[in-house]
Amino acid sequence: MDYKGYIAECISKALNDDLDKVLGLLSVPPNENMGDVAFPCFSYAKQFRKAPAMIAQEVLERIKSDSDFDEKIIAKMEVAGGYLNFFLNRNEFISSVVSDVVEKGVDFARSDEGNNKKVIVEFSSPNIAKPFHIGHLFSTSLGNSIEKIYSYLGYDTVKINHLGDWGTQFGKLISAYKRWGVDEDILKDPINELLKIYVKFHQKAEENPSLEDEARMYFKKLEDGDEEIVRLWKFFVEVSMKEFSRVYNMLNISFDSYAGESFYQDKMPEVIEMLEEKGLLEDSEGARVVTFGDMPPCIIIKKDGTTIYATRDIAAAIYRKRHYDFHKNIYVVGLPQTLHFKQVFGVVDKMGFGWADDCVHVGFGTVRFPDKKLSTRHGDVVFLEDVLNESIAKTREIIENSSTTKEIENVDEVATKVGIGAILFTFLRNARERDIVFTWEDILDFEGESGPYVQYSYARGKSILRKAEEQNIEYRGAKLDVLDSQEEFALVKLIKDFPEAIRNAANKYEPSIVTRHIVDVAQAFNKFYNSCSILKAEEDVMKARLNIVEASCICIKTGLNLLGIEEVEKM
RNA sequence: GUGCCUAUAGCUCAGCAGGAUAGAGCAACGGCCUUCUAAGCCGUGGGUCAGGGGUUCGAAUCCCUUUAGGCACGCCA
Repeated sequence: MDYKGYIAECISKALNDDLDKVLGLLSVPPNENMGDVAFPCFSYAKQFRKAPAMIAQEVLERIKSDSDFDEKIIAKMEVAGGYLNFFLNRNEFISSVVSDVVEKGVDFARSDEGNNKKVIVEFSSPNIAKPFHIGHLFSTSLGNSIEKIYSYLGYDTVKINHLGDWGTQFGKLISAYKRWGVDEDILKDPINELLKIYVKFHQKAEENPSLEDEARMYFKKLEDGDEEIVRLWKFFVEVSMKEFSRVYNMLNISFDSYAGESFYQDKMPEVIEMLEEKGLLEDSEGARVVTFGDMPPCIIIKKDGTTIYATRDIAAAIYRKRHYDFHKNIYVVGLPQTLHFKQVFGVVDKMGFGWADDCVHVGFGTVRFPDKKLSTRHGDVVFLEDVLNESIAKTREIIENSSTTKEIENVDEVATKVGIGAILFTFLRNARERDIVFTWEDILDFEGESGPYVQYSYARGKSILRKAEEQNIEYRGAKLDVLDSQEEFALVKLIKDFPEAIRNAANKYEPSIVTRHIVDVAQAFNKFYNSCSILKAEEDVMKARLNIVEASCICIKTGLNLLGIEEVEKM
């Protein structure tokens, strides 16, 4: 049942005004005892030359006298100031929402509005031969969640890990390797050892800038396919991927494609040719660029003849359009690259590809330390794997010290799911464009608006449902219209609103909207849990409440899963 | 210098296609475990929504401006 829609219909009939316009005006009163849905009449004052309150009163009367008016849906209407407030019939509302959710399960908010249209999500994209650090979790968690949200809404999604496996940095790495690399050490601890020589390169290059030229020379060799250099490059890629997949396994994240930058190596000449043909390339200080009227030029070929990341991104976009024929091509990449993507999409647009408008850069903030910025080049890194392990360890400790935790058969599994969920949750809680200041204290805070809080609410609910099952209580299909308390109503309203939150999150590429919503649901659930006894209630009420518990669990689980977080049955 | 972003409680943040008394969490203080998991719940205190103009019946929300931060602005990605 679409309650808002029904109310809008009543009003639009009474006012003889456009349904969508009325729907857009509907809001929620600031206070529960003022009603559930509010219709502000101010905007009609001029048109009708009447005071808003008077208009509200007239609308109220017309709706009431309409023969179609259904008192089973709207229990009461009230004029308050210039608002017409609607009170829903709680029994009816709770009953219909809860039975629907329980019947459909985790698919209750699913939709097919995506119509199987192809949506590409490029995310994570770590750099080969560099550590997978805490900063990478932003793109990784966001992209993973965005993909799940779109998939849930019926889109056909493709997850692409655009590996940073090409570029001048490899020239630097190879130069460093040739100078200081020791195979034995590298094989023992690849990423750390490669990082060490990479850092050393930057230190030495500060004193001796000619090292940069050497690095460029090696990258040129790599692009030209020099056998020895390519072999080295392959070695770096191989050892890095092994490390990365360990982290992806912990996070339970997978990809449909690992086509990174190197994949587009042989696809660039054609792009350059196309650009040349369309007369878009200009000479500028020895380089070949595409210029714009309203932003800085985009370099396509550097003066040493090699390509640059913009060239690869353009080639990648064209390849993806051909290969996937996407409806939408999403890049989950940090905010500092905003201009870069504007330029890349701008070039694609200039090439005459209308689908440039279907490419979207989803930016996000920076993970910072309280004092400084995270910088791989200086070697101050917090490894993601360390953070995850620390969080798991802390979770285990809490489980062991808890007086209320039930006996858990699979402590490791629970600690892993809760510990990792806590970290993911932290990254998906706030608007993505905000920076995250990393402190161990904050990231391991498991109280309040946190992943464990939400998982805990779920586990509490499931605990009750288990008990009901053990006692052979058959609550499914029970009469539900016996409930109308404030706590129950508030909780069910939030569950009812969940699908809209998901749609909202998709439109804004903002998983935090889902995160916030399930925190609200969990809060409402805990209030309900604390104020209404369930298994000890009178039979009708008990059975009805068990249905609310199940609906709450379904909603919370669905939300967590859309964030890439797993629920636990006990904790 | 040019462009983009941000500024809301002591701290971290919601709210921002304008709407009624600006909300959470953390921290502080005071309560609640003989009853379904206290990783919980209830309560108290805490605000010049950065400053100033404007639009509007109505502004944290829209426009202008000042200030303070951040980021980006060609051969890294």
